[in-house]
Amino acid sequence: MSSNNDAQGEQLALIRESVRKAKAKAPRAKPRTWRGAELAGRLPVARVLVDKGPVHLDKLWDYAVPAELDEDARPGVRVRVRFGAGTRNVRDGRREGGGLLDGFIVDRVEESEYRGPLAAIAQVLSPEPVLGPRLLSLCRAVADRYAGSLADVLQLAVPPRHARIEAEPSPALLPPPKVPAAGSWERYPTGRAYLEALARGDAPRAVWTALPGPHWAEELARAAAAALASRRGALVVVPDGRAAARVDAALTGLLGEGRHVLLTADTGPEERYRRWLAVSRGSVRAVVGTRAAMFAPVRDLGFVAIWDDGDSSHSEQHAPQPHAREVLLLRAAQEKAAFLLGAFGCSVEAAQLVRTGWALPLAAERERIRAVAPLVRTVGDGDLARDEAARAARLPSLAWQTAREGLRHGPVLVQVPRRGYVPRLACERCREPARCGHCAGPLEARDGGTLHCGWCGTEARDWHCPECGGARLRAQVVGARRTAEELGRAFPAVPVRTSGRDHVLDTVPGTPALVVATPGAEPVAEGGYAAALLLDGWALLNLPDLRAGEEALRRWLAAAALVRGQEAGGRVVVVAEPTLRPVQALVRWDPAGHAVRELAEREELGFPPVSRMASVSGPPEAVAEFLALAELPPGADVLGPVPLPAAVAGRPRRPGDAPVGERWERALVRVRPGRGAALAAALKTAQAVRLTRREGAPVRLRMDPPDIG
DNA sequence: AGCACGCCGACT
DNA sequence: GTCGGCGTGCTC
Repeated sequence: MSSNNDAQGEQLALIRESVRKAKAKAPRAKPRTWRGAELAGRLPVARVLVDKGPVHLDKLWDYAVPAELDEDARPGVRVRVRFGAGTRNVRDGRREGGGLLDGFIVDRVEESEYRGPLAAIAQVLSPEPVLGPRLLSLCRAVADRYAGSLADVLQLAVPPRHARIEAEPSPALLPPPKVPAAGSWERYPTGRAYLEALARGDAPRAVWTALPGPHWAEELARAAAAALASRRGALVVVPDGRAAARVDAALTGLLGEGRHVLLTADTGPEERYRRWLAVSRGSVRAVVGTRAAMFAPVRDLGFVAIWDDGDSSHSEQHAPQPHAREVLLLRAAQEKAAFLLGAFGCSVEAAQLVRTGWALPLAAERERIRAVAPLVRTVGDGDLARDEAARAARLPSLAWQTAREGLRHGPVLVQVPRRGYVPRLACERCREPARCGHCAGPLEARDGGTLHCGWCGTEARDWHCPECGGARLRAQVVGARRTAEELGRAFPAVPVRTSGRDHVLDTVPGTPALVVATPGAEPVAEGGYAAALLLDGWALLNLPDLRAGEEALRRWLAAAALVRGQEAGGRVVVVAEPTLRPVQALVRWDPAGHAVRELAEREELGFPPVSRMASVSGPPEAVAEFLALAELPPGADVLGPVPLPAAVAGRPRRPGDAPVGERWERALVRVRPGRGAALAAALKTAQAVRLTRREGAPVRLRMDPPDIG
């Protein structure tokens, strides 16, 4: 009988086990290392996180601490340990073979749970405790949140070592600064109260819709300074080096030198490590930097802030691709710190933080917004059709007039689309994006001319627009770059400056000039631009992305925020349909309202961030096997898999793309709100099982995939 | 990942 | 008897 067989099998297993135990000698409470080398008297067991190497299942390994390493082998230090099934000489427990791997001591304990002889720590690489308990638990939370391995996250969080820098002493900690004045925070009804709460040592959480203009950097600096004044630390994460330099300058103006550091990519590795160590050692308590700074081990963290969370550079490029906003949210929760998310726009995630009550909105009153924001006017299709001049010159009359008038008073910004975007299919008549009838994913044209859903792959035959009944689709591309050049020729007396991907200008003088820039590369003009022309409306709105509207609005607001207020004559012209929601939000300067409506719609359609999504990509068999194996949380929705676009010429390579020449598929898994953690855990488990069993090719996992059409 | 172990068939 | 295939499991 099968039960009999089972019993026999168990018995055999027991016998095998007891034989093995006999061979390995009886379990011992205290570790005994090879040749009875002397062990540390107290806490002779080190719990080690092995950093690189094979599929460690995110577990800790116990090692013996030799007496001579007792002093240095403190929690948090980097060590080298022998790891791997080497040749074991059972008689005296000596081990040979097995590779030396890097790791971190996480803890020192009296006894090991491990029933067997412990190997000894081979070397303490440095006595510097670089992985403290706070940083470790943050990294663990990030790994869990993103279905990634702890080792991957540690690689993002702990910079590589430079022995020479460690030998230098860090500067002495300066006394906390005085509580800063509220300054331009007074422009917000609750601004002063927010600052006072920080200075008092409270942990206020806010989503801040910043007024247009240059004050935001100063305001971030004041908030950080208020946290420092409460004897706590502060961390400010911004999207790029230019923004970081502005906050850095504001902090220096407020606090002088020595109370904060700037951590950005363009600091060399050694200087960067010097600054990181100063933070880790607690001699500097404030950090401003780009996304890698999100892990900076600030002591007694009292305040975290992120500027412009909608900017895609807040997404880490390396596995498991955590987003700075999410990491700072975890930090604020774990370390009970204040939280400030600021932007000219408002991401849907930010709106959700307000909706759930986790953060309070911090915004100016309507009247003040109207005063400091430029006057925004639109040019839609109807206007263009009626506009003879526009058809001839491919630029609407209103834009000409606005540029001409603006150039009499100062510089004029022209925002043009960047090359390399793929427009999304939309109804030709009403421009409603074409969506799948089954799962509401975006429709895409395949080579054969058929229409398919980009999420679930269902073919859409006989498509009709649900809004207006139209049956024709369009994916138009406008040549606005050329238009900008033409504009330059039309004003020969005026200098033309360009700022784009490879050549980004930081500032331009306040004298008349045409400044042509791609989104995100707009220079700041001294005294503000007199006017701005936003020529990329259609192109931005038709990016094949769920966030196209939000993203278009974000970029328009970022450009328009550099323009003088309407009371000072500031004017903006946007070439886009005035009936579209993001366009209306720009005209009314109401980003928060836009985000709230967008959030409601996402909720209705079951889109992220209201639902949570993950993508699973890899060779078709691997994706199928993975999905069959994974024990997804109840109610999980699997969309697809669909073929992934191979890396092709003409489109910039994206991180999610299949390797060249390989045919990959991608499935999306969607769960209800609140099930994100369970989804991540299920995916991580399935991945671990497949990797240890070596079942087929591994799949690539991505939580919150950014490019879901 | 390596590297052992172990349980099978084919050989000097 | 002994050598060696690779399937399974462990690495402190």
